[in-house]
Amino acid sequence: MSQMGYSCLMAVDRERVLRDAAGLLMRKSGATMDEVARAAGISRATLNRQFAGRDALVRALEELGLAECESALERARVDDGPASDAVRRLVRALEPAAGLLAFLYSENQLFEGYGQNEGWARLDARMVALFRRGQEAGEFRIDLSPVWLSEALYGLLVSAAWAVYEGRVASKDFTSNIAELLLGGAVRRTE
Amino acid sequence: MSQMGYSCLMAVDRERVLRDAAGLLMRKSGATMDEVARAAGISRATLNRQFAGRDALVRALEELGLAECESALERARVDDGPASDAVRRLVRALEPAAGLLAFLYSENQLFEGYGQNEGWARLDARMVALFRRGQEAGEFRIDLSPVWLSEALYGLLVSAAWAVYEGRVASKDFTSNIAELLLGGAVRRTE
DNA sequence: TAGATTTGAGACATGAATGTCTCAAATGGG
DNA sequence: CCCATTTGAGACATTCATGTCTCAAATCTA
Repeated sequence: MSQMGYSCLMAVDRERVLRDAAGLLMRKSGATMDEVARAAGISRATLNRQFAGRDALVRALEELGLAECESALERARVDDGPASDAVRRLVRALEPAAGLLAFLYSENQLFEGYGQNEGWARLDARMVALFRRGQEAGEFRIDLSPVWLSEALYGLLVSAAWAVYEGRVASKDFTSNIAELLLGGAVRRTE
Repeated sequence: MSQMGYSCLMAVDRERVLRDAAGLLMRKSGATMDEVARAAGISRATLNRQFAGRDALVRALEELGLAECESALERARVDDGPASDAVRRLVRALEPAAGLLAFLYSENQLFEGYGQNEGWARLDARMVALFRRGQEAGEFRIDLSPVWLSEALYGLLVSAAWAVYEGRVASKDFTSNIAELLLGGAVRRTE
């Protein structure tokens, strides 16, 4: 029986393993548990000690991704000031989570039918609320629904993460690419 | 020994199987060969007679998707008239292929390292050329690279296909949602 | 109708990934 | 330095998708 001795590294280790796993799964969603373990620098046995099976790992990654998105929403203060600026701050805050999001985006297909995780629904609601606020303030056009705008934001985050990973776009342009396209579109403003 | 009797339905059958497979794999990318067969209304044995293994099926789907995209580029006459209108026509022409594209988009992760299929590179080049033409004609802003614009178009197609499938956005808004967001962005024009 | 071909259902072996277990080595705290 | 805990490497059984094969039924053709 362990004495429940919490050396201060236990939580950190778990977090690091999750991030390494995300880093691999983002670009190879079907990676083996063995590959995940190797990517995290631990053995498969230890990986299975920390996460009871692949499902548990994916669930943990889902929680991590959700937590990061909610943290990003907080840090971006999406309720303050013009909605356009809030979107810009949000995209910037979401950048570190984009890779993980890209993985979860493709993985969620498998979880369909599980009945949407309630956490994502709450997150969605906050994103939708941001775009709705922009519309009601007269900033955003009303012929694009808030739901579509938030879906589009997810899609752009995933494309951009993938494009950066493949070296097709520069990492430094990640935020501006997404925010400028989402807000301003491709057509030149003539005003 | 078969007499190579081509009843005129053979090609059609293969095409229909591919479309049914795409319809399933789009929303469940890890579906079993058995599930694919059932979705196509045939037995697993017959499925394996037409496509020698899962890889062959995915390759065939890739070819189909590529062919549909190239067909869409042709039908949209992307070299004619204003680039904005060309983009609108292109998005409309791509709509039927969006589901298949969504599947291939997530599947291509697995093929990384195979060295990009040359077909997709050619397709990409044509998309990029369209956006470059728009820039050179002064229609599109130059701070968003043509490469990013085409990547963003892929991402929006995937998001939109997924959102329509989940019932979050109306099917009839598919084309306008993508084209209007990609071209005009979320912010209201004040001109 | 008679013959040829294709299909479906199922059995079968194969390979891969998984989860569990054991034991020796490494790590860390007291 | 000693002891408790954790880790890594590997063996092992299990599960599952896959690909192949057979045979009877269905379909098509002449």
